Amino acid sequence: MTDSDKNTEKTILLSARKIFTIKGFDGARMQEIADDAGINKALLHYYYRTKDKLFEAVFKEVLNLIFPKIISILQSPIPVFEKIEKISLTYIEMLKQNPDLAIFVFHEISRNPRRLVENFRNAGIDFEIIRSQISLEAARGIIVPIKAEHLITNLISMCVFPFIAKPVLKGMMGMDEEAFQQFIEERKSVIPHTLILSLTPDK
Amino acid sequence: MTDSDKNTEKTILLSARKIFTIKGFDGARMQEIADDAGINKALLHYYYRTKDKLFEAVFKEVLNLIFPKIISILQSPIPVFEKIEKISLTYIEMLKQNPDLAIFVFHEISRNPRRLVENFRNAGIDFEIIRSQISLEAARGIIVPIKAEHLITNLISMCVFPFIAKPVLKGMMGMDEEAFQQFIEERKSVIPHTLILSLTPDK
DNA sequence: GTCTATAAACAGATAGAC
DNA sequence: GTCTATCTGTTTATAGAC
Repeated sequence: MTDSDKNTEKTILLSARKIFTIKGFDGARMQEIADDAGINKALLHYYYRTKDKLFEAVFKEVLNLIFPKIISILQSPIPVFEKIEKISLTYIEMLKQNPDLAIFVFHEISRNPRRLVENFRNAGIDFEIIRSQISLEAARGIIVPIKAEHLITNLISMCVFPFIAKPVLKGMMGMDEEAFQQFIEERKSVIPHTLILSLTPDK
Repeated sequence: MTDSDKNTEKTILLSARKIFTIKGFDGARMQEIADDAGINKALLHYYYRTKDKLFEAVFKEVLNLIFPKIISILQSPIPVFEKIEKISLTYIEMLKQNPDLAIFVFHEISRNPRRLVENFRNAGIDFEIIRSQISLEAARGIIVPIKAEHLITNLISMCVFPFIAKPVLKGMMGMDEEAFQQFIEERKSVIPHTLILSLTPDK
């Protein structure tokens, strides 16, 4: 495989990711991806055979950008409050860099849930670790009792949803693009603040 | 317009909504909608001219199912804590009845943000009302100070996101369908509980 | 108002030259 | 490895009979 091959292949994948994440699988056109990559449509098929296989390549890449990081933080041996802060920070920053990823991933998964299992073997998160940590800290009076499922869902919801609902939020709250970016930046501290307040026992 | 006309038109809209919400605009096929409605494909065009216009009819209907209710609660003259409880309850219940609506609406809006403005004139929520209520209650020491934008975003995020991420959450937390329904039911009280804890001043 | 048949445009995929 | 040209199946939309 020559250098040029590698570059073309990489260029295609980059353009494919761009188009797929914006338009979705059904809305994306091979022609548009080729145009964006500055090459011919036939080359896409030369490198990736079918639209499906090209999509799978993109999707696998995206899944591995989104999930492993958060899973590793969730399972790391640090206090719950620190996990909340760390996840808010890294997740929001990642989505700031890739604002279209969230809606894309969840749309495609809901269109075909099998994609999740087929493209993401490392889904092997041991949620029991989180459960026991949270009940342990609750037993010690460090945090208020709460089901791990709800706490984690609350956390991820508040981080991810604003990117999914961006146009609605902007419209509803009268924000321009700059105000929205500022709003997102604020959430890095607002989310931990909110959750930690809700978890702190009365003194 | 005869009774039969009205019924056919309504049947088409019902099937269109079903197919569009599951597959999205790009993934939906006029043939599939016709099959679901038990009629011929040509009839779709007789009643709605184009796929686009049929979609607009569906989308307008869905937007008016999703937004007006929450907006009216947001603007109603009740205390913040009551608003939080009422919105959690009604929104989660509505999404339980229509679990595919959330991902559908946000996907289509993000594909084409113009759809939001064009199909939803009543978007005229006066967010200033919420802002002033929240700063008023904060000034009176009823709640802890927080920007209205963040509080409302937190609330809606926690209500809506679980439906968008359903397959991921089920996989991650090892829930079957029944457990997930139970989980959703619990959120009707978990969300208000979480937010109210975070908003209650120290005593 | 409802159907069958078909037009017209499109999109994914391949053949074959260079 | 990259291109042009083309095939094949699909999909929206319309024509026209009943």
